[in-house]
Amino acid sequence: MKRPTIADIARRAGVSKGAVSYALNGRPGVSEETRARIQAIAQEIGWRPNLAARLLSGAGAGAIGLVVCRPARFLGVEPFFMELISGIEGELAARSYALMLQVAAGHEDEIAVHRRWWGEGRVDGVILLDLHADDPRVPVVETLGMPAVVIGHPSAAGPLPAVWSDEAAAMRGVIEHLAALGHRRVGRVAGPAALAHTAIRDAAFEEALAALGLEGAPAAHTDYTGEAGARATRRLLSSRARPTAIVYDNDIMALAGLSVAQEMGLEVPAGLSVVAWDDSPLCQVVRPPLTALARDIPASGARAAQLLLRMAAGERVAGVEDAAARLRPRGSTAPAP
Amino acid sequence: MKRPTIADIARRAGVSKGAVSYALNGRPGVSEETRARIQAIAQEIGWRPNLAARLLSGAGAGAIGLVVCRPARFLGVEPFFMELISGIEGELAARSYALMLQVAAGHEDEIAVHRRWWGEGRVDGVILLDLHADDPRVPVVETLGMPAVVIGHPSAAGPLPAVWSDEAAAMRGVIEHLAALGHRRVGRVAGPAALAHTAIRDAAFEEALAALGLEGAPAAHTDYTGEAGARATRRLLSSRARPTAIVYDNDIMALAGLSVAQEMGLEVPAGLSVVAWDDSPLCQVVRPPLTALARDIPASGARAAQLLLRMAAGERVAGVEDAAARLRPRGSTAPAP
DNA sequence: GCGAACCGATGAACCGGGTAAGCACGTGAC
DNA sequence: GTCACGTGCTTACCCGGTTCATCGGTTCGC
Repeated sequence: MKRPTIADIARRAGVSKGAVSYALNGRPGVSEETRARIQAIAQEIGWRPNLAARLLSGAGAGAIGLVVCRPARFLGVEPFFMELISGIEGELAARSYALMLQVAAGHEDEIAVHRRWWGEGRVDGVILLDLHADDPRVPVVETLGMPAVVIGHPSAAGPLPAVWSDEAAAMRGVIEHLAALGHRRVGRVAGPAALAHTAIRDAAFEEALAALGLEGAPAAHTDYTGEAGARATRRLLSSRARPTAIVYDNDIMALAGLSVAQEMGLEVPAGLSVVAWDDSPLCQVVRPPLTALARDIPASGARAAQLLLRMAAGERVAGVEDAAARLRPRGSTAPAP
Repeated sequence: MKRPTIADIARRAGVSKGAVSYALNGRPGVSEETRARIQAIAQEIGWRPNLAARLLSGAGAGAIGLVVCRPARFLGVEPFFMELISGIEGELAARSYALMLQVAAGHEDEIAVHRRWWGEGRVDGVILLDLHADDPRVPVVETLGMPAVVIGHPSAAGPLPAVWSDEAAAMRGVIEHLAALGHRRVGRVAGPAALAHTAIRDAAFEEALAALGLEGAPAAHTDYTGEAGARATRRLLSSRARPTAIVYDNDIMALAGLSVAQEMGLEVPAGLSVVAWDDSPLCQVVRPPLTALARDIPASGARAAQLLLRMAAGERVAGVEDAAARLRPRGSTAPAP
């Protein structure tokens, strides 16, 4: 019932604790014969190194942390997180690392979690998401000396390595796609204005419109929920300068927009084209299927985990640029009416 | 830079390590005056108890584990997990407990994770999801002596406490709702047949149909993906005895079914009524909004976490029955054509 | 006035591994 | 024969917090 320890193994093998430790860690100091015998016993009684003991004598925590800082209600609908997590896991599982997850209500809470995790030695490092401009988390992890990797544009990451993709290029691609279809007036329903990547997309949106001589209302900022997306869409579609295409910052809002348009008697794509950011299975399930920007979110997660583990091992790492999101044209975009 | 320890505090306060330990844990053995002084110093130098050390001297791991055992690709679209996690977190955060999350590919992998977590002392217990009939995980955690709580019907949980809701009653409610609308032939697109709760819903479905004298094809089993849901729907709708209503085991499949019906020229709800299990924000965003079974998933998660923590504390706990899912009639169900 | 009880605090052992230092023994070189 | 050097293993201490036995000193009861 009680978990076996190296002392148990030592007793059964008739050697000392030290010898067992050497044997099980593949270090020199024991004969191959003894090593094999010790390993066999460890195997037999189902021994696992006690993490706490190992940690206490200087090893890492064997875990990395991820704090998700969005209101709980919206988490479920956002496939992003689970995809990211599964990507991170893929990298961790291979090394028997674990993932600590915490949902926080705000930045202060999140910072408190980081302090606690690091102070308690619970994690070897963290992955930071959804950075703001001048994000307070960056200086905090910096002063804590805690390894951290940012998922998002390096401009907000300060000295921390970032895993990012060129969202401006992706946005340009979307606008070019719409312009090629003859759209002259494009709307945008964005995420929270405070997020760094929202600002980047906003700027890229304006620039791309200007470069191609298109018109567009300034981005409507939302909290990523379908409800907010619906509201913003309603406002856009009932404005005097009604757009013929709308770009959404996530798929749930795009879907809500789709419904609102149909409700208002606008056929999609005949009367309105819709583009979603992040291509989840959702996009292919609805009618018409949503034109979407596909990026490999699990891959980003995996890459971030990889960087973080190397960083935690003391290596000095640089950020990585992932492939930009690719536009997947589907039935929700068509020539302008 | 180095993390302060109680020895540092002891030195600065001019007392022994033991006194510091008593003072900081609110245990008797020091005067209030000394306690205050020690606490002030701890506060000042930013001391946090090192988890490993605490763990090593007998305390719990301060974390519970959750292994999610569905293919990574499908995780994202299933709002269930994130809602569950946020509910669990709510309970844990208050007690400064942490959640260890791992995505596993199959039961063997999941069992390996449990063995490792328990062997390493990483978790104080686990929450088990998606039980099968004769689930191999139950005897494993049983022999490990690891506290565990099952989310799902007690019939599959063996001796483990379960957090569950009466899915049979919920299913009856759905069928009664449809029967009242005049539907005589009802289809069902279910989750994987191996899952215990799928079997329970299947049985309840058949029984309710029989009780009300309705017809129905046997449940079509899927992997919960939109794609599979679409396929199953197509088959149901092109069968000779086409149903006038279909009950889906999750919302993404219901949504896929909606699209398929429209594709085949069937208006929802005029030509086909659709009911989704689990009422995510998705259901309210689509047109027509989906009639759905709403259950409080975060609450279940919170309850499970609560039970598990009490169990880990050595208490003997019994399972809890949550409120049954409530049917939220919306635009996707209407009188039979 | 003496023992009992109690308070506040100490020192040391302990948890389960890691690891530096040391030791016995065998081997080879000179 | 002895000195140097490996090899294979043991001993002992470290990590940081918890806990128990103990102890000096004060207070209380009789």
